[in-house]
Amino acid sequence: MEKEIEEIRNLIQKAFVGAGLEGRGLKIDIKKPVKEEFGDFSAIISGDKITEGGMNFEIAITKGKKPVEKIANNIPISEVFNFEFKPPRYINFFYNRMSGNKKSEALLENLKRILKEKEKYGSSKMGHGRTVVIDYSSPNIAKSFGIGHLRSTIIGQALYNIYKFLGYKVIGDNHLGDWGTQFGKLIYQIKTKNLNINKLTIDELEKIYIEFHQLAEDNPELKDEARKWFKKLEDGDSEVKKIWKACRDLSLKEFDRIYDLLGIKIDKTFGESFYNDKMQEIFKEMKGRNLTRQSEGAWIVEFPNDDPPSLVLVKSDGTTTYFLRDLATIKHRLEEWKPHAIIYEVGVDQQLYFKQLFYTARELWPDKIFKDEKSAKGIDLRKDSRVRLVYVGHGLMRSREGKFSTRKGTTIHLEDVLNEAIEKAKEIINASETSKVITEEEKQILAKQVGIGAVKYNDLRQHFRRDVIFDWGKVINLKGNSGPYLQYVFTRCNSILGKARERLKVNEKSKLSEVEERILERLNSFQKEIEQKRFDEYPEDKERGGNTYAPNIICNYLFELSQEFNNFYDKYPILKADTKEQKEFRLALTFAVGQVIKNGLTLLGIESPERM
RNA sequence: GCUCCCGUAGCUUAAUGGAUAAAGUAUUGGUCUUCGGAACCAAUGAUGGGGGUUCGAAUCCCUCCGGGAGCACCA
Repeated sequence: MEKEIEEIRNLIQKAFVGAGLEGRGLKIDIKKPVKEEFGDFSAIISGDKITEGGMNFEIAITKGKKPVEKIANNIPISEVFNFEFKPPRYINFFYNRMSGNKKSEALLENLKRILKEKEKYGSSKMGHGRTVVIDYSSPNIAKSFGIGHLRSTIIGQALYNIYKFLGYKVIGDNHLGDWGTQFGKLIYQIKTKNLNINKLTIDELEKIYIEFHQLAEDNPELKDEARKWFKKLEDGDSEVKKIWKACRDLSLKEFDRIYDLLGIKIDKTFGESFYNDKMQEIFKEMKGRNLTRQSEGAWIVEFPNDDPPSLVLVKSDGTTTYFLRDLATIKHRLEEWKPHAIIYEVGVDQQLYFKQLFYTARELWPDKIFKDEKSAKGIDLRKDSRVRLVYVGHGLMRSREGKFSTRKGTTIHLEDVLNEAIEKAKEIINASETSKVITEEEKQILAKQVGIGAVKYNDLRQHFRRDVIFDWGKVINLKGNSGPYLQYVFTRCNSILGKARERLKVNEKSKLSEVEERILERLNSFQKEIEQKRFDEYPEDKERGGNTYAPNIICNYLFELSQEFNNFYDKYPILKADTKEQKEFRLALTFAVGQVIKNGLTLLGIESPERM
């Protein structure tokens, strides 16, 4: 593909010379056209405004002088391509008859590659082993795992899988919210209610947490009480610490159950509390560099022109904030892993905060952290040792009424959603033929794979930046553009291959039908789809390079591939193909489609059941 | 009040500044003595309003309207 584009570029460059247009700063843009009738490759010629002497390219076009035609007329004869001038500025390239075979040869070559590389097909070395830390999931403890944390968890996990596939060394860090004034609130409640910490449940913790906020509405002084208890915790009061630890242990047990349901395992779970003894050092550094000053008793950080607005670093009672803890976290990650980038997969509601955090970190360690994307122009980031801080703010999961809030008790428990999805999957399985040949246990596993897959896919297929309005009917969608649709195609491929006796073989002389060719082409672009704009080899020169951290590209790709295969499946017999060659080829194609779907689903963190 | 994000078909979404805006769902009609019907084919239907930049705008800029989020001792 790259070769062909280079070839076409060369042809056009030569034509520039022939047409006397060389050195005019004309731009050649070569891409796959939107429609087949426009050829295999398509070049758009556009020109800068050059007024001195001779012809201004753009004006010439509008005046109907057809400079592109002149260029087209000067394109040298090529062994590989025919071309066609398409007014006013397109030149479309077609593989000529001889190289038409060349094209299918290349596609068949790639098919062989899939057969050979299998689960490695599509992976690359683009990361060169550089380290990327991904901060994701990060729920707050002492609350149930809410629907609001679903997005961070599965988008984060998908990014984790993708970067690993691309040859990066990836470290996932679950930055638990397990420290802070919120514990003061809980401890206050536990103390005044005299609850037995050994018999607490998550539901109870959540209940008293909500209750605290209700009480505090009428009695604001309760917040001071909470802060006092948190201060005791930070000062190392052993009894308070015991309560805190009980809450934390209880939460982790609860979370493990959810992560198990989701099939997710995050490398590290340091959590905020881990940095408790590392904060004074950062505070000192901040003071030493004059980045913080005292205001109304608290230590704050201010920003130029008050944009973003200032932020509290250390509270007036001497306790720390998440701000200081996050700075400590950055330092720890830098020292521990020397990463190329730290990616924060967190909701957009924290956008302003991350602006403040990143700005401060850059001021504090200017030689260790990359300043910003704009200053990165022209720098080869692969050779730059400074770390890049990246904030991937995803849109919020909310109800029609607004944001879900634990404090107000309006959240939906993720576990309920997952169980509901599994139930629904089970209903469909029970109604199917498959249910007659599998055990009850297999049914349960399958229902889990399908139900959870549906929930994950439903979230991942949407662009991360958009808000998602929670709807019971939609999160557990099992039809159309859905997780189960893709899983279904995989099982179908699997089933056909199971019935075939032939060995997989790619026959060079196979004559390809249109659908087959389309499928082969799509299979061929799998790696490109994954790599496409996928990271930061070079900084974006546009302000919003929105697709860089978007797994939905992969969802689209897999869905389109599946549709094409279903279409093919419906039209052409595979096991009962006319000739042996045809059968062999179609079986190989079936295998390849199944394999690529499986590879893609794996990247998304979705399982591919053998049958369903 | 200030700042940021989002507005595409009834609903949910897609589209590196490039050709006739692409799907799912819903609705309507069709496909099965055939490898798995959680399927396939077809019809209907859309860029919030107004300016601007550009040869060319869903995409970039301005403005208005609508929705969401954030703005000092929560995280």
